[in-house]
Amino acid sequence: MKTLLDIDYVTRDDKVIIRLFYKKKDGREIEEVTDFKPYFYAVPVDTEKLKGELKKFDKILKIEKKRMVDMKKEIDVLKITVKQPKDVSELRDKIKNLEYCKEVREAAIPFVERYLIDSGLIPMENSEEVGLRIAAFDMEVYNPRGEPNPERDPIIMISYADNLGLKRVWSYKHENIKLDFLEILKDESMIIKKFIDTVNEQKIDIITSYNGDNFDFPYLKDRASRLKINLSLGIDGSVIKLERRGMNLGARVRGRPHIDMYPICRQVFNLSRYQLEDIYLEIFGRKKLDIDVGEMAKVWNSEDIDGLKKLFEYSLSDAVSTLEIAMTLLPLQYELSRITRDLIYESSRSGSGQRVESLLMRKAHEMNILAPNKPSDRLAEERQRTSYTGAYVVEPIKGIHDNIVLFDFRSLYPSILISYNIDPSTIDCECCPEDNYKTPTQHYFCKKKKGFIPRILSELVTKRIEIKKKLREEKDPEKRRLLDVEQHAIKLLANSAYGYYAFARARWYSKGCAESIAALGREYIHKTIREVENFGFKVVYGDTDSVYVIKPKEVDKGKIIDDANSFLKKINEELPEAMELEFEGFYPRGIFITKKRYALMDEKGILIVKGLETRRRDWSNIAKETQNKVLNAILHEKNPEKAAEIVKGVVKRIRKGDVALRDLAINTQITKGLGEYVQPGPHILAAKKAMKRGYEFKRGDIITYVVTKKGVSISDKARIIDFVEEGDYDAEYYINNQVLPAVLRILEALGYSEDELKGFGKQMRLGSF
DNA sequence: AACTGTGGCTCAACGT
DNA sequence: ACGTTGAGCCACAGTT
Repeated sequence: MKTLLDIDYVTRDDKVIIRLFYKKKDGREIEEVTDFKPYFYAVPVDTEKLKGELKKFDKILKIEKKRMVDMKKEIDVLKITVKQPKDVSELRDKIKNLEYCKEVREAAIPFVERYLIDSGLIPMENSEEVGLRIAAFDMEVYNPRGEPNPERDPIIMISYADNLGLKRVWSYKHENIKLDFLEILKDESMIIKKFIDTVNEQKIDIITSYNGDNFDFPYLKDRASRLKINLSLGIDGSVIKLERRGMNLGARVRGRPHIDMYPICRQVFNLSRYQLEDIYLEIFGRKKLDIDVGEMAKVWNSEDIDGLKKLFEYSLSDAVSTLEIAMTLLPLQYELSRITRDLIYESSRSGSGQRVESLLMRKAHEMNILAPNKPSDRLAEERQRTSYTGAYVVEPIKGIHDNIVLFDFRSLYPSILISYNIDPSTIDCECCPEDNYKTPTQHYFCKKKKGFIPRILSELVTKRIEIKKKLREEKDPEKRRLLDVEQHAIKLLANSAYGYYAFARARWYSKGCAESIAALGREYIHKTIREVENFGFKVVYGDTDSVYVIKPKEVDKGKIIDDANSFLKKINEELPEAMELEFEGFYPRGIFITKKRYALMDEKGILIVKGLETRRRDWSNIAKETQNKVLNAILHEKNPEKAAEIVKGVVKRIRKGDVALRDLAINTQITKGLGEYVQPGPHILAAKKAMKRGYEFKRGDIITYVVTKKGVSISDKARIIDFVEEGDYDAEYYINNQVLPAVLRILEALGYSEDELKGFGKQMRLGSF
């Protein structure tokens, strides 16, 4: 039993050799494949004439005529096999321009991926059984003036933790400090070497980090080269490689995949900030050890024994936390890697679009389907410019409602995609102009031939149903966990299929398919609304695939739920087989503010808040907490007076000046280059001010700022939290632009007359509380 | 000349 | 992916 961790290829004596890096129970194995050659396809205008034209290329090893499926039809193609991967990129452009060549296909697939597609190998298969050795590491860097610079600032410690139980911090200089995990070595070079040696000695299979792609590894590599050390972490002794991946970097370790937990966490969680501490709190519900990183250089230079001990402990806790996070999140990553058959290095850095595409590429190969080419940049931009009508949102009935029932469609979009056979190869087919699947758009879909993507999706859905059945019968908690991860991974992929059709860089992009699915979705939600109202319910809100209903004048919960079930029975009989409306929940009380903004109280008294400030990272804690308290007072007790009291108290506290900075901080993401803004908001100006003090920001960073007393406009007053002293905040801003708008919106929806509210608002604004 | 209200615009973040 | 809300900036018109 073995698991495939990585693949690469090398060239020896002009021969291409693919290397498969396996982990076995008792160690590692590198298998070499010598008989696989790169190839691509040419679509001929005239097969024989193109063959003739191809004779002049001596790099071509073999030309074979093949019949393959290209969207709606079968065509003849020439499979052109060459010697070296680089010959593909060299020849494809020349061949593309030949007179008798219409186009080249599958000519831009990296060689390793080509091999993965053709071999059908499954990366990470049996990963649980073989027992992978996983290590996490983290570095602390000397940072006397904020942002460290590898040109001058050394690494002062490296922390390490693995799932065999080894925990270490390697550092230097402070020989008098004694801690059981701490090893004081001679200098920076020695700690880097020790790290490399330990990874090798412990026979580590997977290295994890938190932001290792863009910080730890690039910094380490830079320092190592200055110190003339080879960063030979690869299983074959090779040096780590930094690859460009769009805007970011990827740190690749040969045969021993490096998995960066940071991008995974950004994908898996929805948080205000994504520092290690935030993720740790989110997963484990407890705080990890934290220090003020700004003080680190000072402590490092001191002889403060307690301060130094705390620093080493902090460093270790970073590695230990990263390991714990990895142990929690990696099983899903392994499973995604197995389903899409991408290497874990790739898969763990992929978005949902890329994952769907990987799966499709492999299935297309199995089914003799010729993959469409990726769009050019120009075409992708063109696709991005054109949009289509999406989902339908019902205008809510503003205010409080009691005894609310929620219905929603189980996997609406995947069900539609399957039921209506929605695929680029079945759209507006010529074979069934009359009897076809009709949609509210101008498009219809073939009834005779099952489409490629609907087929794959129904396989996935069937497999998920089987897994869920097994899960119900399984008792062993370990096996249950694996089955659950498996069904979860399939769900993620199935739910990405609709988005994939609208993804501008997709090979199987189809706006017609995407808009047909959306239009059918609208039709079904309209049908549901119509019928549920005929049944005596009243719709208070709905969005895409869900409807919230009440039964006017009915107070008996049992009766309401019985009616809801009778309605479901009726409508589900009318729906296509793959589609089902479900009973999703019962809520004793809820308040609806506007579309996409509402709050519900469930039967346990727990609030579910959607879209309101409470849920947004670009609002301060003080505003969010106050809004939350107001919602509680209103939904639990229907007591607006109590709500007003709460607000009064908060306003007073803000005025007094003793609200802590962390409750005033606002988090806003930078979504483009700092110079590209037409209208820079407070977060941009705060970032620009911080840059003058040596901070660096890039696209995607989340800025945490506070509106201080100094300045004229809000932007002017906004400053990065690190530079703000406790107490230095603009009380009027936090009252009038944060707390009051957030709570007044709730009170307004309660049906206070406009005048009443204005008075109420004004009173608050004037500070009469 | 300084203020106020409004609408257009940009930007961010959410829901599904 | 689209649908939707809302903050903040800015220019402009109409006041004060």
